[in-house]
Amino acid sequence: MISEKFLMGRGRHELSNEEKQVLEDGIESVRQVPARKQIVRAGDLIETSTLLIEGFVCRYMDDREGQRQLVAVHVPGDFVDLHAFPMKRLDHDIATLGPVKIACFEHRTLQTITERYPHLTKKLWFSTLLDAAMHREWIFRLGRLGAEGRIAHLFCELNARLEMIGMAEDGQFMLPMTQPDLAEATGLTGVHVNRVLRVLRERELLTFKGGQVCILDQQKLAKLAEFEPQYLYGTHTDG
Amino acid sequence: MISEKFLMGRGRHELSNEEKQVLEDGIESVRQVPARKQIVRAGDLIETSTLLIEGFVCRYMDDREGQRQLVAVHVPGDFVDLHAFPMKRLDHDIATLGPVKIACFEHRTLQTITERYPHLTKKLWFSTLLDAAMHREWIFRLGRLGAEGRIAHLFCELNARLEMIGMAEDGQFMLPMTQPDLAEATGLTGVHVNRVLRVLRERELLTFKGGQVCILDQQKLAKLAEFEPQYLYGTHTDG
DNA sequence: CGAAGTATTGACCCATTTCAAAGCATGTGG
DNA sequence: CCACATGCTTTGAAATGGGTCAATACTTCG
Repeated sequence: MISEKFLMGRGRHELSNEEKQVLEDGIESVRQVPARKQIVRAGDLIETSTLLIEGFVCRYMDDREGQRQLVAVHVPGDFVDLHAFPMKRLDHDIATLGPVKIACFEHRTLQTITERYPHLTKKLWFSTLLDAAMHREWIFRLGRLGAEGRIAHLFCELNARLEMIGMAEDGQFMLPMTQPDLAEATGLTGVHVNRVLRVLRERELLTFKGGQVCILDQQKLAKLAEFEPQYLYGTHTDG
Repeated sequence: MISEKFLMGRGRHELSNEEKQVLEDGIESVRQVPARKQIVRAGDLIETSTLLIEGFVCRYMDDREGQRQLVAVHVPGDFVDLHAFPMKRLDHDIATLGPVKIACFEHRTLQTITERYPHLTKKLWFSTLLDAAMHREWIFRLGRLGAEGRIAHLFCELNARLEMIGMAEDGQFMLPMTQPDLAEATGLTGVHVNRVLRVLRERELLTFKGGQVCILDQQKLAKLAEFEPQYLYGTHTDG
């Protein structure tokens, strides 16, 4: 069951069986998309939203010279562009990192859900707010941390999120990003990311090679990153 | 009518008269709060959410040494911590900048609204997504712009938002922030903010003195900031 | 084997920070 | 009405983190 993934591991807000079924019935199609492919363009009027089932996608904005700034990285179970449902257009682009599998939901289906299932609607809403909480953490990372802290913070976040869904264990996980990608996420240059990774490796905190991340000392890394993971566990309750 | 302010000027999503009335009836209390006072602390369990009626508030996170990073500035008509309704706790602090007037809504009232008025619920949801869109713009600002661009971008955003609600005209508006506050918003030091402001003044783009902002050349400032205001006008439609 | 993307390293440069001091308002109590 | 404290703004000089440019290796993969 595909809809099962939605919100899996996030807080303790798994869906009820009925809600899973409602969502499952709303799936309009399931698609595979290859790596490094844009799936939504900023400004497009869109009629469907995308639940990520397998793989990684990112959201980003371009500056005047075409340089990207990543604003989010999504992992399986994330409803990538659900916010496009109330907003209708996106202010940014979305692209796959590695190859992915996604489920598409038409907005009129979602509209029906909001009219009939306020409880499920609140969970959909909640999931968009988790994204906003991550945005805030990214603002903090860029505004207050130096290069080492930023890289460390990003890896801490991804590790925590992937652990929740069983895709990381013991600080180890696969991540289809290159060093330039990390630079786009952290507001650094590719060259400097390389140097920072070397330092982190030499300090035996972390290795990153060919998409394989090994966090060697989670405590020290979290300290360097000033990482506090509560924001990932929204404490939604159902009033 | 207090609820009238909510979403005023944002896109064209003003509320219907019925919706305004529903919201108006939901107001539990109206309070005045003096300048520079914390109104919500990170991690607190909260039962009410706050609509800003007059004045400015900011949201921020502290780093290990207690330095703040602002993650949002709110203007009248913003539902400051509506996201606390689905989330129950905040991951950050909220404080007033100048003195403010706020309206408080109990979460059980909002809960009733979500059960009876899906249409209004979607607008509430939408307003939290506008905040998320602003977060993304802040990520872009910090990740891709230099000091001048960041300051310019922040002023462009505030100018645009205040114009929508009739609090800015001709690039002029009051803003109860100090230079250190600007530093906390832009990830710079107070000293450097001062130097950047001097440069912007010398280039006749902008003056900022004692809380009074005068944007002298909106075009040039927007260009320097790589500012594109579409994100402020969510294009919500009602499916 | 060659091509293209990815990773690595060095040298130099510049934006921003840091540290330090002084100048200005504003408000309070004597 | 003055004295003093407090917080904001301004400026200078020195230190530094990260950027830029340029060259070289390492991997896949066709």
